[in-house]
Amino acid sequence: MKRARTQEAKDARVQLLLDAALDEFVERGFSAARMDDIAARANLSKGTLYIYFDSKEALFNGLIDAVALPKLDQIRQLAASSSSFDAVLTGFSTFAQAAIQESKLPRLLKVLIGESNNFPDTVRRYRRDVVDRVLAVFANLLRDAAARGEINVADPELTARLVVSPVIFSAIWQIVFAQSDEAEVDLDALFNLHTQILKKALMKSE
Amino acid sequence: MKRARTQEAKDARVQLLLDAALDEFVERGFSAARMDDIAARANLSKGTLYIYFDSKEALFNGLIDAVALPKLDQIRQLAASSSSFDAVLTGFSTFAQAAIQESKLPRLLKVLIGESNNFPDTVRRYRRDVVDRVLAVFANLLRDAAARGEINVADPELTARLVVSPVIFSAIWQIVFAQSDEAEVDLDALFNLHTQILKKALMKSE
DNA sequence: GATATATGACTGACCAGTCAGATATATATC
DNA sequence: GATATATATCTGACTGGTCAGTCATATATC
Repeated sequence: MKRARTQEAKDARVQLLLDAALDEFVERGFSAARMDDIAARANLSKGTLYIYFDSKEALFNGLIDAVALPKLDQIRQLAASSSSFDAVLTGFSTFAQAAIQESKLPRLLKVLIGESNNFPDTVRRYRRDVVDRVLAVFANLLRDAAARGEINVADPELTARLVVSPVIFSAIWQIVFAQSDEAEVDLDALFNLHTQILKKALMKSE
Repeated sequence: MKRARTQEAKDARVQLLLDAALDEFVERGFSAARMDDIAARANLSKGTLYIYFDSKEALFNGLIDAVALPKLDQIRQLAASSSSFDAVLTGFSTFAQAAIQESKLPRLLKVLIGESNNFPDTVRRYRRDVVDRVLAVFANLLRDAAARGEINVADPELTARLVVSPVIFSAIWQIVFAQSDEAEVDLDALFNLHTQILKKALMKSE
């Protein structure tokens, strides 16, 4: 194997190994995934894998940082760039669809769910650093829209959960059922209907 | 250990072992769960466990039949016994809350998600026998209510998914985040808000 | 004492993590 | 630009531990 001598090349190795690890974790589950297989999938040996990551658990934590945290930024940008509640919902719909199709996030979610009891600290950190913040962004959007008089929202926090629910449901559906299966869902139609229902229920001007 | 000589006593053993297996699968994940621990949790030895279940996988399949299928019946009864759309939503709300609190179903869901790639046949069967049917029940309820002129529903199948989404979201939240944590959610308030939004968006007489 | 049931030591396979040696590449020297 | 040297990087056989599944033996119950 060619050697990674520059920092750039090393970063590329890390990325390669993370991708391979996600694939194997999703395919076999965290415990059942073999370090040999992860290394082989990245065209490296197990020894090399251990140069870049101290343990299997380190790989798992690395994945969360590499996959989930960037999404948080995207959501914040979305929130900042949108003006009206209507615009936010539309932006949200396309963003959610893209995130699910791209599939890295749903796949990581799957592994996280499966291993949640084995890594309580990681899970707590993930909730605080990613999930809670995403929910907070939506809650604030709802609050702002309510302050502008666009919509009626009694409880922004709970409403934010309801807004996000179909995305989580679809993400899980995609990973668990829609794999090489006839169980495809029309995500575009689903999210359109969802935003339509939300608008009808929340917006003041019918 | 006392011997199980009657059929009844044997059924009790099976139930005991299934409960123990679910606990261990949830706690450690399917691959990492040890047959020794499952047996010990049921106050039996590993050898005895193998009298009742041929393999670890058999335990997993047994769990799905024992936990998920009964819920399907409950949902059908709920559907049959309710008259108006309004009544259905209320019944659904309490039922969903109970199912999540009781926690067997969410816990099984967690294991199923984590192992979905390892047991594609089981997952497909589960989807067809349980999930698709639950969605069908709701889709039919929506269709019926629309036929009675109570609500407007363009696409009952997709709408059914949206109705169910917060339940799945909450089930996963409960299992992944709300374990001995400060991340409690007020399920009652959440489902009330959900049904309220649905009513406002779908029902004809405002 | 006959029989169905329960036990747990044992086996064979598997795998995370280690480390001594192998090799690619940069640099120095001619 | 050829050759030698240094070293950072890579490798995979090995170790120690784990665990699913088996089965000869033990024992509860009739």
